[in-house]
Amino acid sequence: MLTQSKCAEVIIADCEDFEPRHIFECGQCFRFNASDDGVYRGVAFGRAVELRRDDGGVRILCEDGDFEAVWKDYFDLSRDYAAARAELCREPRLRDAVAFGKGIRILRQEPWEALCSFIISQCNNIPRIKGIIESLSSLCGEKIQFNGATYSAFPDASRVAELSERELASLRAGYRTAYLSAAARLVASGALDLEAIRELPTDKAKERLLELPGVGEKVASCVLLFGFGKLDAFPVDVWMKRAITAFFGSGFDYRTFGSLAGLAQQYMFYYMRSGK
DNA sequence: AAACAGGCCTAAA
DNA sequence: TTTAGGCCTGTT
Repeated sequence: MLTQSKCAEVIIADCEDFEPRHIFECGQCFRFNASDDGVYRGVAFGRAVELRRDDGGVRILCEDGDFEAVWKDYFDLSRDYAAARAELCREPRLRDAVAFGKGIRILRQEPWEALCSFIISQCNNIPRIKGIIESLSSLCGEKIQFNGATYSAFPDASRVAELSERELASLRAGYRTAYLSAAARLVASGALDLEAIRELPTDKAKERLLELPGVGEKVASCVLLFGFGKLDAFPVDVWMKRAITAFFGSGFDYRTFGSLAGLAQQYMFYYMRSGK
């Protein structure tokens, strides 16, 4: 009944700048989790993947063909993170954070999923954010079988737009539900064209996102950075306010980091969250 | 029990 | 332009 498709395994041998734990625990995404044996499993673009570390590097297990089609871009493998770190470390006050987070990569997530995820994230904690996103996915996302496990893809806007009041209420997302529903209807109707926003310069793209109910500066910046790969975006939440004060004091301007500002932000955020 | 959690919105100065 | 309070819900 179930057709067994071929798996492919790609090994990242030079993994100084590819550390699954940092990539998935640094707060940029919500749908990857580690099992007891340290293997990370997750879904993106309707595809499942497993990542495990061993002596030889990081092994990426996926469907045959998906590495080239999906994961190579998703993991931002064409960017030189060693060079990016070196550039950011020209600022001495950033060096500890960059050293701590070495191995982070900014995932190129789907804009629609990023939009929903960060709408849900507002005034919420990570376990609950993950729970709500998982509920939504299992409620109406496509089921995926991969290597003996079942996953649910993140649902399209049209699927979310079709959910009833009762189904939406089951997510337990509180006041964020109305924002989610409004975004789904706007995207499903075509009134909001996310792929068109991708083509805009960062400031214009942000203006469009800010028109959405429940999307302010912080959520919009997260969507720009994690959903559109615009690394000049710089999300500032309560943790980043603390980090900016701790590392730089007053007079800080993220634009000094130019086209790597978003990456600098992620190193700072992750370091601050770690409590060091 | 009350405060808080990876904001945003509205009303009021 | 900045500030205060309210908002769903779950956890401590």
